[in-house]
Amino acid sequence: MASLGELERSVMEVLWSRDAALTANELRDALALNEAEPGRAVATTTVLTVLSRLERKGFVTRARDTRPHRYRALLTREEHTAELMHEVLDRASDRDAALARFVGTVSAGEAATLRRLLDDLSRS
Amino acid sequence: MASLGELERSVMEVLWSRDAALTANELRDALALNEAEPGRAVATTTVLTVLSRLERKGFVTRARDTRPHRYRALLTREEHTAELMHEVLDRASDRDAALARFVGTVSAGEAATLRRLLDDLSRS
DNA sequence: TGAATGTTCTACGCTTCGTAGAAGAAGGTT
DNA sequence: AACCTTCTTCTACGAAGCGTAGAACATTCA
Repeated sequence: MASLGELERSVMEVLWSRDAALTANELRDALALNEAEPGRAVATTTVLTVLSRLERKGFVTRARDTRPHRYRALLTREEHTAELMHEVLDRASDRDAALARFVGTVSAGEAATLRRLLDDLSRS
Repeated sequence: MASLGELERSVMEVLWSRDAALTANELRDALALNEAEPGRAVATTTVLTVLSRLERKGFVTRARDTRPHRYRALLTREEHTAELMHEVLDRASDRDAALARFVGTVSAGEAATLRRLLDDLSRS
């Protein structure tokens, strides 16, 4: 599981929150707002380096035909989360036991959500 | 989420598979068998270094009273997996949507397992 | 008390990540 | 065409994490 650094994660968060293809400069500006110290922005080249790494890791694609290249996330945040959960589960030797632990520790509300989701699943 | 390196993970796997408190030397021997190149063992000090780091990260405890210190995992592998799944889920902004994605991509058998687990949960 | 065994300290090389300047490429302006 | 502006790639550095293990220190046993 290729994991993400702090800035890499922040970039993905922006790409996920705006569901759009953004340029490096747009990302730099968006990052500057969400920071603990707002206004202090990283350099555009920093964002571009991070984006290259995210591309290599398979988290983003870029449109190379437009001139300021535009980057977008390959998966939605939900897909990404679900995939991570599967990766975690795949590393367990006893998947059912791990699932049992997981289900045993979800909140009541989430248990209800899960029941509803599973009902929908079986009805289709 | 404090993540684990390759050797750190191997050590945890041994501690989880044997559900016991092991010494550094026992771990070294167990690791030597499970390796891609069996027989080539790491040094005991290497194992001890890794165990110290795992202790600092909160994955193992050691009994300091026995002389060859004995190490054991703090959580079972299933508890660990469940905790990781929760951590992943906690990072999602929309937990229900992420759960939906997850449930939508489990196998039929796992869906059945989940249903059974949730039934047991509500019956108690 | 000395030998054997076990633990901690120190350290090095490799990789990842945040960071960004320098250099190169592409396009518009005169 | 020559130039300026904007954008991208290349190169690089420092910090941190990890595998690795020797050197030095501690403990136990004969």
